[in-house]
Amino acid sequence: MPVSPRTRPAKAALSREAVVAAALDVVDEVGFEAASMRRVATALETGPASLYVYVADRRELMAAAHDLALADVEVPTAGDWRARLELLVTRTVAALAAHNDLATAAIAAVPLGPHFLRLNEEMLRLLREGGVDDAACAWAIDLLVQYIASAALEQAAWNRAQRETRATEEAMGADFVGRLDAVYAGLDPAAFPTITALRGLLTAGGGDERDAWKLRVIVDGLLAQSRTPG
Amino acid sequence: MPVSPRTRPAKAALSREAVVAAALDVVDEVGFEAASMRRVATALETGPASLYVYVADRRELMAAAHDLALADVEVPTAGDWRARLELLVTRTVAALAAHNDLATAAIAAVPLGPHFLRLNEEMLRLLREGGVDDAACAWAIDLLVQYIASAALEQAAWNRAQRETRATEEAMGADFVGRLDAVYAGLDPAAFPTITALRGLLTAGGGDERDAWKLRVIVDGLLAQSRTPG
DNA sequence: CTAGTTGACGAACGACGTTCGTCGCGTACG
DNA sequence: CGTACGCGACGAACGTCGTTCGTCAACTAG
Repeated sequence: MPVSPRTRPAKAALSREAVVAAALDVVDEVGFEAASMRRVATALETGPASLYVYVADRRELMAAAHDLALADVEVPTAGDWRARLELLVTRTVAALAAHNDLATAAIAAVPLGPHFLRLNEEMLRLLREGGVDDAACAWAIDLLVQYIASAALEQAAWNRAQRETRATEEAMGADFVGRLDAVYAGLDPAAFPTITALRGLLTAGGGDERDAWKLRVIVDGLLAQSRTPG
Repeated sequence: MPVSPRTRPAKAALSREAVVAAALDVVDEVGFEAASMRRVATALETGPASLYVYVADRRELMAAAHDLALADVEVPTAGDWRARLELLVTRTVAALAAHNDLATAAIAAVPLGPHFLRLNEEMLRLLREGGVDDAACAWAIDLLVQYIASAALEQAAWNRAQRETRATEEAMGADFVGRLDAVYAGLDPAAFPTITALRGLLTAGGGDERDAWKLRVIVDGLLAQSRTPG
């Protein structure tokens, strides 16, 4: 039977950038875990096997998407070193949290993409400018990277929860913070006196406020520790 | 044909504890990701469906295993509040890192098991004893939990890499830190001057040493930030 | 015009999480 | 003592996953 001889697809120029960009979009829509090779391929109107021409495996693809998400982070130019450092880190976290739980990729594999390294370079430069010991700088960057991933994930969870709450439940007590608070409320005050006492505070404040505070704590700690080496 | 009428298995009393303990063992052997329901079931000489009697899904099982791993962490009794806090956190990290990358479970879901809450309670108690503001305590615990998960994962990665290096490669340059250092070495010094300058330091020191330093930084920061609220 | 290389992709493999329905067993009740 | 019941074990299956292989179309070099 004569199947259309023009099954030739006139298939569009696939490329690594296109694949990685598609992956980023898919993560935005369905989250990191559900962003499968098949879904990314479908978004590109092709099959999963086609992706492997440009990418070794899923980890590499997600690592590339993670790095791409940081492409537009701008390095601050105003203020003293500390203000610039904190702003840079905050921007990095925001850039990641803007793409769902993409920061999960930073936990599965240590991020070493070019954009991430560019930000690392700048952070190290600012730390040195602030008079932090070289040795302390080297270890501090670890702490900052750790903070970035964790804060981005927390913020993403908060965003997602808020979105779902708005969509399905009308200010019910079953939202993200609400569920957490419910666990604390159900605890035996005799066994967990401190948690019970601080219950109201444990879930207080918005994600941004808490993250900013945590970052200040870390920088304060770096300054204190750097001055008393050993 | 007369199949043995004694196909009755005399199947052993399965239980939630047995299932969770088996999961912990499997994670030890093959890691978090590869610890599938099927493998846990096989370890118990049964099928995967049997597990769902005691556990809602894989997340719950892994959360339970995570909590079980912390059952034997002892609360320190000697020293001032700071020494006790740092020792408690270090012990928690060690308990998790002893079970491969089990700490991944703490990232997939906020840990709320009884043992974990017990440790949280004690950490909060110590922070308050140290004179940290109540509000700061509430946010500090977040930071500590974040640190615990990250440090445990890092230590697990380090342990695993060391094990594999010992096993397969005889002090080749291809081990964990070696690969990291290789990336830094391959960078353009003009584009990444600070990373290049600090290259030797970035991968220096053992995991324990670095983790202890990071924890000290956090506690220092808490003290500094707590005294200047807002 | 042909030979060779490259990329797209259908099909398949093995493993995954989870659900369903069945079936055997132990117990409690008549 | 018999019987009905409920619960736990689990074989089988569904849909999805990451990844590999082989094939075939299309472009490039000679």
